[in-house]
Amino acid sequence: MVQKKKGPPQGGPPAEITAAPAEPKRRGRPRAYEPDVALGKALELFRATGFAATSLDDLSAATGMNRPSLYGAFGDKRELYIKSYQRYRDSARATIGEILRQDWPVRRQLEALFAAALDIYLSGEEGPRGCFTVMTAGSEAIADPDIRAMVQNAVTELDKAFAHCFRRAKEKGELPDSADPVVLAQLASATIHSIAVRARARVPREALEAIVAGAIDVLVGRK
Amino acid sequence: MVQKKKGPPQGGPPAEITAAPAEPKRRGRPRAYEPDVALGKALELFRATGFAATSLDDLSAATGMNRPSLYGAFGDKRELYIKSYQRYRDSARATIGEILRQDWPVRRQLEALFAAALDIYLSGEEGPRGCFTVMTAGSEAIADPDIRAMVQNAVTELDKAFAHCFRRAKEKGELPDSADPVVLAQLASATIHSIAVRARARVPREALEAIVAGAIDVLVGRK
DNA sequence: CTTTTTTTGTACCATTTCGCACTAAATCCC
DNA sequence: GGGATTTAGTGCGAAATGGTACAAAAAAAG
Repeated sequence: MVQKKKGPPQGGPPAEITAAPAEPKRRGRPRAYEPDVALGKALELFRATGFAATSLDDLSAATGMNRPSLYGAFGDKRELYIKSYQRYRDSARATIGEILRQDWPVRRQLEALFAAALDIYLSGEEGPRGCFTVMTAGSEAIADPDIRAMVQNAVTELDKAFAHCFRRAKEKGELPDSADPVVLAQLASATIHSIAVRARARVPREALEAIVAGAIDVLVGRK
Repeated sequence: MVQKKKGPPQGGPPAEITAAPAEPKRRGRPRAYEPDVALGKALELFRATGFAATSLDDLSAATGMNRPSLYGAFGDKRELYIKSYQRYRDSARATIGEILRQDWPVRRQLEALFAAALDIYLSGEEGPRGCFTVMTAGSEAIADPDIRAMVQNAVTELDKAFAHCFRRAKEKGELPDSADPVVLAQLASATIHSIAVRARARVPREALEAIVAGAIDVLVGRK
C-alpha cells in the first residue's frame, strides 16, 4: 500500500516514474513533503491522541509541514481527520480483502483476520493505539454526521466481511447447518471491538491472543 | 442565578433528614449547588463530548456552578473527569451487583445485564452516549496512567461479573461441562463493548437488541 | 451587632489554538 | 533572463481555554 507515490519530479530528470498516475509536470515551487507520508503521520497522531486533543501545531510538527501548508494540502483540521480516517479504512479494507481472497478454512481465515487486527491495534511508538473506528465512535461520531456515517460504514463492513467468511464456511460444510453467519459475524466483530478497547488499556498481547483463541473456539468449534 | 437549588438543611429546622449522613451544620455561606447532582451533570457532559472537547465553560454551564466553585468542589478538569468516571462506575457496579444477586437462570441474568447496558448506552438528550469506559479507553487511557488503570479495572470487573454468572450456571447444570466460563465471559464483555460502539454510531435499539439476542443464543444455547 | 467561616461571582491572566495575510523561495514556460 | 505559478515559512490576531485572585455575600458563632 505504501507506494512511494512518486513525489514531484526532483532530484534529477523524471526518468524513473514508478507506476502511479504520476503527475506530469508541476508548475511552481515543488512541495517539500510527500502528501502520502504526511497523511500517514497525521493519522498516526490522531490515532494516538484523538481529534480534540491533537492541535494543529502537533500535526504540523509530526508531518513536518507548517500550518499554512497543512491547511492548503488537506483543508482544516476536521477535513484532515476525515482524510486520515479514510486512509485508515482503505488500508484496513485492503488487508481484510487480501485475507478473504484466500481459499482457507474458516479457522485459518479468522486467525489471520484477528492477527491482522492485533497488529494494527498494538502498533505505535508510545503504547498501542487501538482501533481508529472505535476511537472515532467514542468521540466525534455523536456530533458530526459525516464522521458518524463513516463509523457506521466501517462497522457494517466489518460485519459483512465476517459474515461472508462464515457463510462460505457453511457452504463448504465446515459449520453446522444450525450456524447463523450473521450472528457469528457480529460476535466476531464484537471480539474485534473488545480487543481494540483492551489494547488501549495496555492489556498485553498474549492476553489479547488468548481472548481471540477463545472466541474462535466458540465461533467455529474447538480444534 | 438559578437558585432554586435549595440544598442542605434549611428552610426550617433539620427535621426531615432523608437518610444520608446529612452534614450537621455547615459554617459559612451555603452552597448554591448539590455536589451530587452537579457531578451527575458533569458526567453527562463528559459522556457526550469526552474529556478534551469539553471545556470548563461547558461544565460550568451544565452544572450551574461557576468555574471557581467547580474548581473548589472537584479540583481541576482532570480530577473532575476522574470523579465523574468513578461515579459512573459505582453506578454500573451497583446495577450489575443487583442483577447478579438474583437467583435466576443464566439466560435471564444475561438478558437483564445486557438490557441494563443498553439503557445506559442509549440514554442521552442528544443521541446515545455509549459506554464511558469505552470512550475513556479511546481517549485518555493512553496518556494518563491513573485513568488507564481505572479502565483496566472496569474491563476486568465486567469480565469477572460475567464469569461469575457462567460459572454458577455451570454448577447448576445449565451449561455443558465443556463450557469455559472465562471464554464465555470475554465474549459477553465483547458484546457489551460492541453495542457501546454501535450505540454511538446511532445503530437503532432494535438492531442492538438483535445482536444481544444472537449473542445470548450462542453463549448459552438457543432457547 | 460583630466576627468568623465558607461560598459565590466577577474579573483577570497566561497560554494555546485555529486560521489566514503576506513575503520569500523555487520551479516551469517563453 | 523575465514572468508566471506554486509552495514555504514567518508571523499576526482574534478567540477560546484552564486556572486563579479578590471582593462581595451569606450563614453560623460569639
